[in-house]
Amino acid sequence: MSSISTSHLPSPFKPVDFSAEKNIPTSKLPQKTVLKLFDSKSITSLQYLTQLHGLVLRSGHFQDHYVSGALLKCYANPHFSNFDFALKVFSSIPNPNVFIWNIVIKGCLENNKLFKAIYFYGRMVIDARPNKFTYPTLFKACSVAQAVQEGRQIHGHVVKHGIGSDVHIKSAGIHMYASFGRLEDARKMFYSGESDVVCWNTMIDGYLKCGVLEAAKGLFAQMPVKNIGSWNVMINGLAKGGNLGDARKLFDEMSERDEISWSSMVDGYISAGRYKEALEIFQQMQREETRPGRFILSSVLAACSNIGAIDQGRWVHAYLKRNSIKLDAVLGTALLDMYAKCGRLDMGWEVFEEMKEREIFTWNAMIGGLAIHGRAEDALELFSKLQEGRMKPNGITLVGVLTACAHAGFVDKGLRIFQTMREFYGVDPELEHYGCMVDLLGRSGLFSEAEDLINSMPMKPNAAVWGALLGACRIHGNFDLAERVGKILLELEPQNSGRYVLLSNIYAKVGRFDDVSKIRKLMKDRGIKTVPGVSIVDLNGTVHEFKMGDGSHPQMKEIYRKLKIIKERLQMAGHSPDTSQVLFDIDEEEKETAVNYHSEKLAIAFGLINTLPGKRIHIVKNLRVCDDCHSATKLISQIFDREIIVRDRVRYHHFKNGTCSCKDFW
DNA sequence: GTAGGGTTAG
Repeated sequence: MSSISTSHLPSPFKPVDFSAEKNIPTSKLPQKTVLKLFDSKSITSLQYLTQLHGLVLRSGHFQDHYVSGALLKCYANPHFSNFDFALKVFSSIPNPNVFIWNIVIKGCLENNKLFKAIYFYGRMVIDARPNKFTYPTLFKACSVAQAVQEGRQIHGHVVKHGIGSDVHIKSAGIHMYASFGRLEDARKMFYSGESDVVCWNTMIDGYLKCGVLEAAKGLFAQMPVKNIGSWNVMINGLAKGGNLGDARKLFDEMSERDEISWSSMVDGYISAGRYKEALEIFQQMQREETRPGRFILSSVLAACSNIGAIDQGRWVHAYLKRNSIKLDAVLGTALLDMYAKCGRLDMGWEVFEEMKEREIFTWNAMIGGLAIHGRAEDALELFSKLQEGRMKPNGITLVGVLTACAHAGFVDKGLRIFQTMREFYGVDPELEHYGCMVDLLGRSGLFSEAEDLINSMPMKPNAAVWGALLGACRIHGNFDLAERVGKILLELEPQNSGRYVLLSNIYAKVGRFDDVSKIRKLMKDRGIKTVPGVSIVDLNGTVHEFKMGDGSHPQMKEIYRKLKIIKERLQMAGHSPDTSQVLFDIDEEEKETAVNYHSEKLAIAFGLINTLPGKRIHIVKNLRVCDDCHSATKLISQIFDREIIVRDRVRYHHFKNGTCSCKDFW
């Protein structure tokens, strides 16, 4: 056995004698054989790598830069999150050559140690000569770190070394300057010497990211050679910049599309809030038999979450299983979030339990899911479980936990967490956390405490914070405060129709109809249009959208017939329409008609017609539930013996046997 | 005899 010490290796270290089977003493293994061990992709566990390390030391080939380089590269793999150890290995390599330096600099970049990459470059130039492989990595590091000074200096070195014409270095440089917003420097680089198609793509991408549309379009038109990436850069940049029409036009013109082309369109629609179109284009993708991969699938799941398209989401889940696509942290989180946001907390939980890789955002999605379903105890329990592990909660975790407390009325618990979050979790309370607390205190009727908190905030309270207080005023009928807060809100957000509606509803509730008309006039003068209520039902993968007064659905006649029956049954059960939340001062009968045809009721009627008895009906709304719809839906769940799950803009309502999971507290 | 750039990402 070799006598080389292994005491610096991470424990548990149990050397394995790789030569045993072949009866070759480790110390006699040829260098090629040792190198081959690094060839395979089978180095997936740190333990195995550690064993290989031992073998390398015992074989005496550690001095060989090919071997130590291969070893270093493995340790530097961010997958092992063991980069500090990689650096130790690096420091034990005598006289590192340019390959070793390049590996360590690249390792820094991949492990997000950006300034370390620049630092090592500084050390490197003292005793090894950088080559053309060194610079793209460095430019990338400067770009991510937004290290403008360093980037320019390194660019200077490139020019001095006379390798500025290398297209790989050039494209990375263009990308870096564009990411600094220094389009002039990027352009200079682009126009010096030859550019290949990737340099063109990078320059176009830079223009798009900096919002210089015309220049991007001009270059694209001028390109001597285009590849699929050129089209994708344009489509993605246009779609991200909100120019979906232009993006779509190019997309339709493309002769060949890859997953990135489809994904760019899907993401473009999602970021514009056009979820239905996102799903439609995804369906078109399947018709054209392009196989979706994990990137686009997670986007599709996000779209499903937003509009509650549970059948589509389930389809994705089945697809993942069918194609044995592994649930990594990102995809798994998207899936569990979809289930939670589509009302199937049970399925979301199942996914969460199944997941092998969980990141903090995975826990956040699960805690947040429990919170919006009103399952505060479970959310808090999961929060304690999270802390038992090594995972550290972040600001978003605390938002989930405080939301859970707010929806369940856990005042003391919420206050305690809020007051100790800096000390215990190292998270400074931000606007969102104050918003949660105002919500929590307000919902529990603690108005002066809520106001004190707002006055004590270290930052300026935003509309969300005041909005939480106004919402609480509605619940508790605190009209004096409502009026005051409402006025602040109308000033803060003069374009947000929801604020006008809420204030007007509060006036209507106390019968101050002259104030209701004042608000109405104010809206008219300011040109504010109310956001129409939209309810969505996903039926076997097709998304059905309902709006009041929109007769475009092919089954509208049937739906109206069903609504009539529902209305009669509701009356028999003693329900009288609550019209206090109708914004306009029309007469009572018209108001009644208005609430009877709220989008939510249309969606319920549609669901009752098209699903088998006993099947749950899932509805997603863009606004909050109105009082009348809430009490009507409770009764409908009893009369028709159906579970109805409604997601409103903020939380969930599970209607079952005449009651709602929110306990009429929303 | 090792290696490198641009476009998708919750």
